[in-house]
Amino acid sequence: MAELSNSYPLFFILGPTAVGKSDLALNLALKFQGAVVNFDSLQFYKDINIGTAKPSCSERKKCPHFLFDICEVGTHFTAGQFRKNALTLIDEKESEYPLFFVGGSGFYLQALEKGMYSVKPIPETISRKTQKELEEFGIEFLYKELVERDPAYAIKIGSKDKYRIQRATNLIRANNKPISEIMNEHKNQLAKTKLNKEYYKIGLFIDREKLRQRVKERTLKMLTSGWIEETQELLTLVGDDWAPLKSVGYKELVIFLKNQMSYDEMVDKIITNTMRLAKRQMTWFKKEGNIHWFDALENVEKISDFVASKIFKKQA
RNA sequence: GGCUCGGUAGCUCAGUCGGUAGAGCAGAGGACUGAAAAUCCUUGUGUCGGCGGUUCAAUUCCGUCCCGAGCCA
Repeated sequence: MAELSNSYPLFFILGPTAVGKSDLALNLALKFQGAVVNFDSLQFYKDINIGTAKPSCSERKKCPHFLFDICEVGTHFTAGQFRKNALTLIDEKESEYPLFFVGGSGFYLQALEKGMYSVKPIPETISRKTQKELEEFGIEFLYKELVERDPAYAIKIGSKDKYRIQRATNLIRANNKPISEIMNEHKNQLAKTKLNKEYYKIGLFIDREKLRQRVKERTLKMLTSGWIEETQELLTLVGDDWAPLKSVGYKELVIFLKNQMSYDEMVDKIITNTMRLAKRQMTWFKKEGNIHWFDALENVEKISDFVASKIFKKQA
């Protein structure tokens, strides 16, 4: 697994939202004099802090933190870009100190672990055409073409998955081959793109009712800590079309701020949707085999012993 | 106290001209390759408020009681 004998292993701390990943990462980084690296899809962006539970400035001063606040408000960041940034960072820092990656998105982790198929960027003429067709003729129109050009993938994603149908249409039009073929080619080259480092995935799990309680408390706390004002500022600055403002919490706050939902209803919706997010995150992680799971309520000692054993083994 | 309208899934309600019932939401499970905190898929048995009566058969009709809302005293 390892290539450079003088580098530290990498650690990935994952689990559902509100389970305590950030705290754990900070603790471990301090204890092992390492650094915290973000792989949360929203914490890459500046000025979207409270609702994303981003570590505070004072927390971030305690040890090196990377890949936080690297994107401007209104821009778009992707899993592919994350992969590039993360690989560069690993090369630069892995021999200096252990890196503790933290995040809840399996998709971003997968991008780094397995790589992504390489395709040409979608020309704007194509993406604009697809967008226009979607608006004019509806999703059925795009799906019909997808069924013709890549029936296997069309069946797999179904006729209502707007997001994937649009993406697949763009990909197929730009590369002039089925997305299934692109995926298969990538699968065959997995050995070349997979993360060729020593790394360990640490998963935090928690009883669902206990998580619900945490989510509830955290949501109310965020709301009294300036979350509403933060959302209003972002909304004024970039409008409601920015992807991060469509994420859990911000989405509901935007509706509330437009006076289309009561405060109480908004709070309920945020809690519900946060729990659903947590569920989706767990569904993803459950299917991954090589995660070392720990009870989130257990003493951190157990996890830090695990980390120590890996770092110590490495240096011995 | 009288009258009226309600009481059906965790919640909001639909329905059965008498043959033991179904939507939305919630909940649960799943998928996932450049917006992923996104985008989708699957999943509905509950003394049909209690007790009696009529009936081959009552959640449905009748009586009565309990609970809630409204109106009148």
